[in-house]
Amino acid sequence: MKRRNTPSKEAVLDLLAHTGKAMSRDAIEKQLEVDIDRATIYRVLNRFCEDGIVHKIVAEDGKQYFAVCITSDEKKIPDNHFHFRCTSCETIECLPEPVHFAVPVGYTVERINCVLSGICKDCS
Amino acid sequence: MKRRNTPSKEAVLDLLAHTGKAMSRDAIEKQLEVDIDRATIYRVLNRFCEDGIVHKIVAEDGKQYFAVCITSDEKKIPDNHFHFRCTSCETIECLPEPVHFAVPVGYTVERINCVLSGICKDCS
DNA sequence: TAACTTATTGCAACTTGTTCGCATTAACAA
DNA sequence: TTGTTAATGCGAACAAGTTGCAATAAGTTA
Ligand SMILES: [Mn+2]
Ligand SMILES: [Mn+2]
Ligand SMILES: [Zn+2]
Ligand SMILES: [Zn+2]
Repeated sequence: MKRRNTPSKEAVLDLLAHTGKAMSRDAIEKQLEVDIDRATIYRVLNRFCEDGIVHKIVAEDGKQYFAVCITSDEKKIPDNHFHFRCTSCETIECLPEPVHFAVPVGYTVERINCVLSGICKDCS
Repeated sequence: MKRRNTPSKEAVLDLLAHTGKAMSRDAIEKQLEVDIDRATIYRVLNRFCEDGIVHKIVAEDGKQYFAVCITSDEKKIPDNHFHFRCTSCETIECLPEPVHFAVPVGYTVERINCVLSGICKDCS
């Protein structure tokens, strides 16, 4: 199951990397100049997730948002980080704020999904 | 718009209070001995949320879960708390763990939705 | 108690987000 | 250039949640 390079993959990843924010399939499809099928976009994104290139966030609107994983030392987003969803401009961004938590004994945490929502600085 | 007491409301609230966990409409409908319509359950739950009796959590499965708000001093669940979703028994519970966070200047947080997922102590 | 107002319910239709099946296309290795 | 099969497009399917509307019933008033 070796991955192949395609225009669709490149276009989606370029867009995600360029905006630097988490985007929904909807937003991605709208912002892309090329026409890519709904199902294809989801498949591309899910493959990116499997490969650890992007990560998925589920917001309180129940929708999935995808953002590239930043590993470079410059921007430095911790592994477990909060996300901020602006209810005004409908964007989601990864915050540099790490999530600290403790769980009762016997519990094992495998994944986290933390979203703060409100108004971002551009909208306030 | 004064609220009225109905068997449906009572049944749903009883169930939620009794289990003490966050439940989806699906789970609520299954566990109820009485038959209540899907739409009615959602309307009942959303009214409870408006009234501050229960709160809603959206998990990474994109589904809504509802749990009674615990205000009593005994159990004492903080306002902003983490939730734990066991991917094995498919339950969600409110953790007594408060969520601490900081956002960049200019950002205003209005709501939070934090879900940790993994294996609970009963399933491990 | 009986009459009345209107919150609540059930049902069906609808919306939206996501996935799936399948035939077709195109990466890329041989 | 050929062959293998990952990736795509399209439509259908699926799931969660909402909405419109007529029928029901809670609770108020007389
Ligand atoms: Mn992120
Ligand atoms: Mn809770
Ligand atoms: Zn904003
Ligand atoms: Zn469990």
